Amino acid sequence: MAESLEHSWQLDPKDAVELQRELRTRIRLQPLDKPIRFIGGADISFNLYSDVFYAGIVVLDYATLEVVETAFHTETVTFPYIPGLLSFREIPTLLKAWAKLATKPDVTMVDGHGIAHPRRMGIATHFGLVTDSPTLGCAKKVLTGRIAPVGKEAGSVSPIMDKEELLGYALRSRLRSNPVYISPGHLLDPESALAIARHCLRGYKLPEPTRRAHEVVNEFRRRETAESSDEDNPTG
DNA sequence: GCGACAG
DNA sequence: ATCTTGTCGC
Repeated sequence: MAESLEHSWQLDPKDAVELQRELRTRIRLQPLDKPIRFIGGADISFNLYSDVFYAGIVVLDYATLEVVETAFHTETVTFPYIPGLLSFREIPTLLKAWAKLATKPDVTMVDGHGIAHPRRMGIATHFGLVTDSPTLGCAKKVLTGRIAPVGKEAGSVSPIMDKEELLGYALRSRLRSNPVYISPGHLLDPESALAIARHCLRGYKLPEPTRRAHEVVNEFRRRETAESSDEDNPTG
């Protein structure tokens, strides 16, 4: 029986890396054990130079890709942005939004990488481990791995490889857009992650879960930012 | 030693 | 990650 992993998020970068090496042994890459009815999209937004984070999670009906639920949370973060340690900066806030969801999605797409990470512990993987739920990562830039050029046609893919290990796929999600990088997070395998990402394409560069999460969390941040501004500068 | 480096 | 309108190209 799988267990959800509990651990501190207040770590020094060195300890965070050590924890990643331990958590790595818990990753399970496998097909889903049940059909997908709901898919989640998770994203973080913040004002430039600010450490006030806004987390948003959307739940979409997998068949129609319509948003059926949203949850948000905002708080101040302290962990710095360090490539390879993104999860320690963003996951705590995401978890508090996750806790507010009435419907936990069957699989969640996280903005960033899954196992396409130097220690296989990208934010999507880490999020899947701590929530004990299937996840995949959708990133806009490469972090690690070798990738042969992706075909120009929409739908073209090229594997993300580290030596002989398949980490995920670069996917040309639409014509004339740079590829997105899809990798399994936890409780999913590379092929399933790719199939899910493709299912979620609707003519935009980003798959719907990530695209909609980014959209609603930005609306949330701008709304909240405007409110606190009003309190300091009442207009009427 | 040098270059790369998710959000 | 975020700020931003128009503009060039397919």
